[in-house]
Amino acid sequence: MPSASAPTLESVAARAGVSRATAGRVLAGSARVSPAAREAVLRAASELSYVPNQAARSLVTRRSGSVALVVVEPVERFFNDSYFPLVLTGAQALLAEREVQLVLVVLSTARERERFERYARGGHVDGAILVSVHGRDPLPQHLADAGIPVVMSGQPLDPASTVPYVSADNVGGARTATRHLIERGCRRVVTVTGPMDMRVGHDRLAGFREELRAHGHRFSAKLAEGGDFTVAGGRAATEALLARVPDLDGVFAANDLMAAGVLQALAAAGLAVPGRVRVVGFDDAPLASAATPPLTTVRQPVVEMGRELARMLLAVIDGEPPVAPVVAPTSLVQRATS
Amino acid sequence: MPSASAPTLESVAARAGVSRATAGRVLAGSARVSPAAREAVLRAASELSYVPNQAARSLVTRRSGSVALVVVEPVERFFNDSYFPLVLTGAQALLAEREVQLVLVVLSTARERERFERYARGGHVDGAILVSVHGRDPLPQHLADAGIPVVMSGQPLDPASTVPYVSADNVGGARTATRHLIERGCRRVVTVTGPMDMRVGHDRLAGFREELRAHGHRFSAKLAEGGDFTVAGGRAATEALLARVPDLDGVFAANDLMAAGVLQALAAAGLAVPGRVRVVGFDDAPLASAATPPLTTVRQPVVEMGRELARMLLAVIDGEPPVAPVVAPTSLVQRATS
DNA sequence: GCATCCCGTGAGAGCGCTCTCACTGCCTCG
DNA sequence: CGAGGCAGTGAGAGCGCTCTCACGGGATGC
Repeated sequence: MPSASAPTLESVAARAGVSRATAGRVLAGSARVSPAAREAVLRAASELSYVPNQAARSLVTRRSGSVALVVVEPVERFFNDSYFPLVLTGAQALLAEREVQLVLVVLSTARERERFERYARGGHVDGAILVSVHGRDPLPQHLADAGIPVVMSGQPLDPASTVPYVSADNVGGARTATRHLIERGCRRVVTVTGPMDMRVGHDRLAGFREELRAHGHRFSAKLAEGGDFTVAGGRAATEALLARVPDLDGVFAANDLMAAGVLQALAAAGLAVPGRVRVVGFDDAPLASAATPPLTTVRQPVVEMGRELARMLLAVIDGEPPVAPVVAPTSLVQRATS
Repeated sequence: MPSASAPTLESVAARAGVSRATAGRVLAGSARVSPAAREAVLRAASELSYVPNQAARSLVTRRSGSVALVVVEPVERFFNDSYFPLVLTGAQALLAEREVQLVLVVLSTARERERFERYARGGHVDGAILVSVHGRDPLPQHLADAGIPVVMSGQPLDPASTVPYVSADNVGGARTATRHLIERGCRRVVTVTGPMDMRVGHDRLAGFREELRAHGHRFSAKLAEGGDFTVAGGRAATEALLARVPDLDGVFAANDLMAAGVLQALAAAGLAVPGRVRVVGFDDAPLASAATPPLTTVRQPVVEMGRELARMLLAVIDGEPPVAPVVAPTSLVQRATS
């Protein structure tokens, strides 16, 4: 409850001895106003510690001045995945420059999703950055169809999607990782793939296959085993691969968590890393440098991607029509496993 | 950009063949409306997939229907402290029940703080839950003075603060921990304290002293060494304590991170836990059960405290005047270090 | 010296909603 | 059978802001 009713533009104008219109001009920073009037208004505003009423403002401008960063994940995952803090940092940085308030929304339940849709459609935010969209989740397209500016991280699986996105160069990164293994002398390179209901899973496998072919190695299904982006999944996949390809000497894991599982399985099998088998992961998660031995991995510029997502969203909000997807370059971080 | 202009109450009313007032009544769920009119309005609204314009609504109701959960921390700390996900979960749960949208705001820089104040004062949110307020940070009182309903977690250090808060029973919890050590046979019990610029540091030390006295042990300054709630701080403090009190056989660490440091230092000194020295922490962080050996600790009901914070904030927003602070009970979780 | 320009300003409409007030018509009651 | 009541409805004001439009007056141009 405001102690008294909050000061309005009207009261500022009255105190400054000008009309509401003039006061508005000054506060909007725009247009031609006499220095005298400007100063009077500014003083009045600060004396009353005036803050414009957002509701009134957005009623006419149809802008709220804030955007949502939406994470569709259980709360625990949100806090345990190293990806989110980095995206948040990047997006926050750019939005702060543009004087846009970022609000974070974690959607764990169907009910929360629904509420958020009403929230967004009601004009509470001018747009949304969706991170961690799974499979063919219709949420992004749904919001976009409702006229809400939306961008997302990661290429959508649905080819019909028109939502602009920012993605790491997963194919290129996987090629780099694979090439690195081959160049380090590996002759029997295998891969632990990500989930195939995500685009990222497909792309990292595709890069692996392409690079193999480029070096005259032949790809066959037995060289790839599906993981689920978890440590346990990586371990299980490695065990399966070892059974099928006992002489494997290089492993490309489609993310670092699985790479950690790979290292565990190799250690359990008594295979030295990098002496007997070389391993490369993907993501450059904090865990990568903390692993034993420290993991060679492919870094994606997540902070920059967060910035780019924010920039992109503002472009969509400003109605710049053809917002092209962005593919961010990856780079190899060489540590001890290769 | 909305594809077409969004449907308004006016257009719903027109389609339903009633006046705006009647349409409003139906959608507000209130008052006496004929079944026929009600049904017509409902159908029109759903056909147009009408969502009320929040700006217009809050302009008149002076309510936004959302509240902020504000974390004054660097982004990394926000993601690395196990406290936040739990508070968030609790608050989110209660707010969802009351149909209030929660927005999360992370304030890392002075600039972001300032922006948030304008954001809140502009009426974007109806109130704020502040977690992780440090020392005598004036932010809570500042917001409260500006007429923004505010509640906070943790008792403020400033005795003049009028901001309602939810705190764990830190004194009681510390007493429980200390009593437990004494009852397990410890004769020389020491404590690693939290930072003294936080109320929680004071209180956990106070509980330690009280319980010591209650058992006829005398407290002296050499039995307490200041830590900073970090693992490294806990280790350093333990080394200092060991130098001063070589025959110590019980350590109460004011949080689990420091307790982990205590365990490290004791291991380094070759002192068996719990054989030679018993250790109790505070918080029941995930790390506590993962430590070697698993840590006995004092649990605070953080999820419930999050709920309570949300409930409290809604009470303040609804203008229920005397909102009393809440002190949540703690409980001992016995594991292997005692 | 008179028409033209434009700078600084104020009046006023209107964004979409909520809420009060007044009106109509039907039902109830004396 | 007339007065009162009340359910259902509509008209309209107004929340605080932005933005267009029009207007007075001083400077400029030929």
